[in-house]
Amino acid sequence: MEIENAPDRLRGLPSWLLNQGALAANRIVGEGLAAVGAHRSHFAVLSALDEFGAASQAALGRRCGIDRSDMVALVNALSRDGLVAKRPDPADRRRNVITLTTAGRRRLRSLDTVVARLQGALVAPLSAAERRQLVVLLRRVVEHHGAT
Amino acid sequence: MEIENAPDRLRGLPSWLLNQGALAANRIVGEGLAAVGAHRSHFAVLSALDEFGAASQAALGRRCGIDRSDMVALVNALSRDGLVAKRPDPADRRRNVITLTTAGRRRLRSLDTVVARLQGALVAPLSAAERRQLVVLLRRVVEHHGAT
DNA sequence: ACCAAACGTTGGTGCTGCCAACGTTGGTTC
DNA sequence: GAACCAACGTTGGCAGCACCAACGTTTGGT
Repeated sequence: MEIENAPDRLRGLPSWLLNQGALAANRIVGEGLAAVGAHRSHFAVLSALDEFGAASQAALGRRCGIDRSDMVALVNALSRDGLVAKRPDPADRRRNVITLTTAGRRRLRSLDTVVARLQGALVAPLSAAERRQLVVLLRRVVEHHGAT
Repeated sequence: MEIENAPDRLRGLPSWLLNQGALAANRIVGEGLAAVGAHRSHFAVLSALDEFGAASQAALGRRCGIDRSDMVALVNALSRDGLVAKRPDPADRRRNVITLTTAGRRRLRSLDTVVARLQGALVAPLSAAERRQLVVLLRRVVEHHGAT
């Protein structure tokens, strides 16, 4: 937005700071990823597949914090781009097995560097130690509220 | 949502943690304020009025990070509830002068305790020192991206 | 006198997180 | 085997939020 002279009550409020921080983060990361034709959710799903291997759409959603109804279009888009393969699970015909393709793994490696650069822009005013500490504190809060 | 076993890439990403943290914060604070018939933006505007005195809608928006088009309905709601007085500025007839009423000041004091309790719930897993540090770090990041 | 800028207001847009419902399939219990 | 419940993918929709464009009005600067 462009905030000038915010009230002390807001400037000291964790919830307000988290909100404003998330706005800045989404703007920076969103635009940066859009510039290479990607999206934050793409990175999340590709990461989950890379770290845990093939999974159902529902499992992917649970890991990334994405609703399974939103996962449908997301997986379809990634599949259309050849970054992911989607086929019915022969062992459980309710599920789809989502697999990371070679192109998907290459794409993820490419996005890794992009994302790293964008994170740097986001936490630019912090030293390396401060960045680590911010991550630690945020992680404690986030995990306390439902994330494993 | 309810995240289980998030990928390491996400769990270490400031932007993702900010997002998830903001989600939890908005859920907690939003529900807590809704329970007393208030809203986050109400608290923001009342705070700005209390700390800086009467102001135009545009100035309020600039201080709270709220678009002036959204401020219209917001001020109207607060005015309807008698927490705020809205009258044309005789010195500059483009502006409205928004003033905090006595009821508004009382309401703000009431919301102060509610908000404080909700912040406690939000950063529950952190010690007092860690909470201060989180605020300091977040503030540096937020102010670096446009907030004063 | 003219022009640019700021104001309040209306209306609208896109994204996001979420919910409900459905038909299908799998597992559990009698 | 029958009956039941739970999970899956999918569709459609909803509410909140941040944001933008445009307008008529008013002000200040040149």
